[in-house]
Amino acid sequence: MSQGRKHIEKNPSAEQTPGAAPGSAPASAPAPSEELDLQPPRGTRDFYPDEMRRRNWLFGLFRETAGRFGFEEVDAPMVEHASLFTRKAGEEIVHQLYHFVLHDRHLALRPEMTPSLARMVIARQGAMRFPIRWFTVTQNWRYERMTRGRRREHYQWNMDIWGEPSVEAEAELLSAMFTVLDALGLARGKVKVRLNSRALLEESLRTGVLAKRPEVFAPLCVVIDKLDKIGAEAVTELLCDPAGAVGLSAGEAESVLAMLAARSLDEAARFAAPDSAALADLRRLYALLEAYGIADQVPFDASVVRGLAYYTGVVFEAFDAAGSLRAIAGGGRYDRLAETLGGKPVPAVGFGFGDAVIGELLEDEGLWPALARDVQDVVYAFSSAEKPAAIAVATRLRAAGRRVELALGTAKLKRVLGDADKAGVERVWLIGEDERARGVVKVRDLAKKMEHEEPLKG
RNA sequence: GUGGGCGUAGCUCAGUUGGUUAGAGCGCCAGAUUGUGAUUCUGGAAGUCGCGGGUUCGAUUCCCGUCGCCCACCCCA
Repeated sequence: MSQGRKHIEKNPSAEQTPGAAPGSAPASAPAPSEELDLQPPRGTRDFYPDEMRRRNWLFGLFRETAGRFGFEEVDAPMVEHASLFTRKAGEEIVHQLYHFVLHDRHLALRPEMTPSLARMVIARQGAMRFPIRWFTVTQNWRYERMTRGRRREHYQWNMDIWGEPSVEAEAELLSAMFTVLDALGLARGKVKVRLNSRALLEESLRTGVLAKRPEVFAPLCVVIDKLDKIGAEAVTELLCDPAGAVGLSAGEAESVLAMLAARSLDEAARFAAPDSAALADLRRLYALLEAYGIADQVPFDASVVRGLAYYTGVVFEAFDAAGSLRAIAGGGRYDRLAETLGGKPVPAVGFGFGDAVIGELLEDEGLWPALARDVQDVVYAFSSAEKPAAIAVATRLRAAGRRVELALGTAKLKRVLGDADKAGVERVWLIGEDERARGVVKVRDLAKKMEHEEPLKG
């Protein structure tokens, strides 16, 4: 939608300041000559009926699939205390937060759902029967530069399992993800999931830097996540920088980078201890994925670590095989998030699946279904004299659960029929002077092109 | 943030080497069809040529700025 900019001059006399409470936000009234920008703010979208039908269809698939896996839907406020997000991520992400101070509270629009879920779990930790399976479909916000498939607001389907330490949780989640991809019509192989475990790295450094400084693990992963973008030399430099957050020895950095090159479990095994728990977990996970029939869709890739600080174990990301888009979905295990936020430890794993990138992919692949208006019946009165009868018919049909459009005003029959045809309407109910006089309504079946009469009924 | 491309009707676009009333297809509206969907035909409405400024007798066209979109890079999931 390449729309030109459209402004209208604000009419000063029509200007209103809707109930701005005293002492509330900086709701300064615009100057009389200030222009009203009719475009949505950059990076945000309007959903017209066509787009809304697609969105509902996609979200319906998310919900349907989540339900089939026994997940329950939850929700949380879109506005949270900013500290919920700034705590773990630090200064950098503050600049990507939609945040503001209101009545001395520092608030933020959620950039992701996981911290809110953690907050909810912690609040009722004692009452929870673990494991719990929760899903959400929420709008998330992040103030950053736009590229294809990435905007400042997007909707994300989240699937999370709390309280299950074994990789059976990961396998179940990956199966749910592929169930959606299959349902979207994305042929096997079109989308793959790269998978790794941060625990492999963690183990290898446990007797090294992490022995004295376990807190460097998250920044280490954040640096490694940049491997594709800045290259091995730059990553090594960052890892070994004595003034940096990590401070590896040259030897440690070298062995870390060597590990990242592994593209199979057997390769990874060469770098892991013989009794590696992380490797055993991965082998178990792949055995489970085999049972789900998706193991071949989930290549192991030791360079995948993901950018979020809180991941601790298995991490994965879905991407289109052509590689033309950014990640479709991503997730991983975050066993220490709950305690980081002040709760008791609860193992957890989950993924987020955004609507933006998958939307682009469906567009590229021509996989969006044709979604017509969902109206079943149209009721039409030829003149105002028949309106009461038409209203009675429409009301009766609606009470019976039908989706009914009542022709309003003086729309021409030809036009109403044409629109009904395009909308996939099943039946049109016609009431004219003749029908009203005889106490009947003419029912036209649009598909069969047949008409019959039914009593108007008292 | 940097570089490049683009912005003309609701949509997809053409066009103007600066010159009277700016075009096409699709869509929309109306009629042919006095109570009935398709096709066809006929007619019609709709544009401050993204916005602002400059140059010029004259700008949609040239120049500058600005906003928006796309691509690449940067940054980041």
